[in-house]
Amino acid sequence: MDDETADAPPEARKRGSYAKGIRRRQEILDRALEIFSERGYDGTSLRSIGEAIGVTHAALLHYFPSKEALLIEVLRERDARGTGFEEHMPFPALSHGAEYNATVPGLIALYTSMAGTSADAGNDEARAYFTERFAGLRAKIATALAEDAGEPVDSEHMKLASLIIGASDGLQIQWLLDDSVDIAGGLELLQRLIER
Amino acid sequence: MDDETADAPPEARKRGSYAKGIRRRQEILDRALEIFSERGYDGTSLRSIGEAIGVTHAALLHYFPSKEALLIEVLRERDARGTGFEEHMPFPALSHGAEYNATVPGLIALYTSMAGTSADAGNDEARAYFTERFAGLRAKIATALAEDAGEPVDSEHMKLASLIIGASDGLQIQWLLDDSVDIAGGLELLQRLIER
DNA sequence: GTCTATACAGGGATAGAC
DNA sequence: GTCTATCCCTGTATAGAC
Repeated sequence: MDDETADAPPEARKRGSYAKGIRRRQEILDRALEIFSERGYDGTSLRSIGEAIGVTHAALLHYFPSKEALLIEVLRERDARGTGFEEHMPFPALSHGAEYNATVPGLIALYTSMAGTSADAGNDEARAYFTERFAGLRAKIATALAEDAGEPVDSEHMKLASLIIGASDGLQIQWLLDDSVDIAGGLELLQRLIER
Repeated sequence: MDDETADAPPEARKRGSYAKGIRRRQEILDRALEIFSERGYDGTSLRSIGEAIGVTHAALLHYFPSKEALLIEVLRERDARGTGFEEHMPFPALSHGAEYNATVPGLIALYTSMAGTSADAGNDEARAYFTERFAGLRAKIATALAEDAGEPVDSEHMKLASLIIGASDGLQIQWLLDDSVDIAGGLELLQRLIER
């Protein structure tokens, strides 16, 4: 452990040259997220992403095992920035998340694309991400709903949770195709229906 | 469009060769729909679809201008068979449609995949299909809701309509990843919430 | 008109040089 | 650690056989 390399950020103290790779990987992730935010998720080939970042597509695959893995990491990065999307859990939080996301349609397009194809065979990274994401969200929302009502979690709360998540995702798809669709309004309406 | 031969019943044209083409096209569509129903929507290359049908991939492109166009036609075919999915319009019809669809997960996977990517640039066929589909469904459902309540259609009915459609689509995605998610149950729950 | 054969540009992925 | 070169597969376009 040579603690003389002083240029590394605090958390990158594990192994000398490994930390640099971690930092570079994060840079790539940040740039990729920017690109999707600005330019949208269109003809995203690894080569075009690489070009926009300033590396070859092979370099990207040095840090990420596949294109799919890179894209899922971008979604994870989005999650991490999403104004605590999953934090203040009384379910209406989803509409805050939706509002934030609506500022970056490119990221929504990336999300719905990956979600829609996540169940297809071969998309293992995406499948794992969305399976786990949905299961986690359902559990959190169902728990919050049950606590709100002072009841133990039952199947009705789970149904409600999947309904809320589904409505959020489905509305995003419609909004991408027709921005007169009101995502936040729809979710608030659902919230009002539930709070009775 | 050069229409030298005057108007005549499409069937009775020379040697019926045109009619045969139509029929062949329909055969291909039927086979494709079967394949997606049975084997799911996995590594669907035009070549593998063609192989399963018994033709080369080039033959498919003789009847359909692109792969995307073929897949969308399959979805249209599904619509046409969907137990009158959009007919008995009091919105709960969606849960009947969902129940039917649930018997063929491959077709749902095709649907969610195409829907999720329909807003991406370049997917013109899919974009047109889903834009029109969603707009049509919203209008129908909103009208039915308004009539049910004896009111004129307003923005609240439209919000409700997009919410119902979104819930249906979003629940399908979750169900593909985890079949413990109850699509019909979720939609019925939403229906109960609305009918008050 | 219907189809096969074939060519092509572009994609993701991999191997190995530096 | 990053690039070049390469591989195989994809969708698409064209030529021409029947």
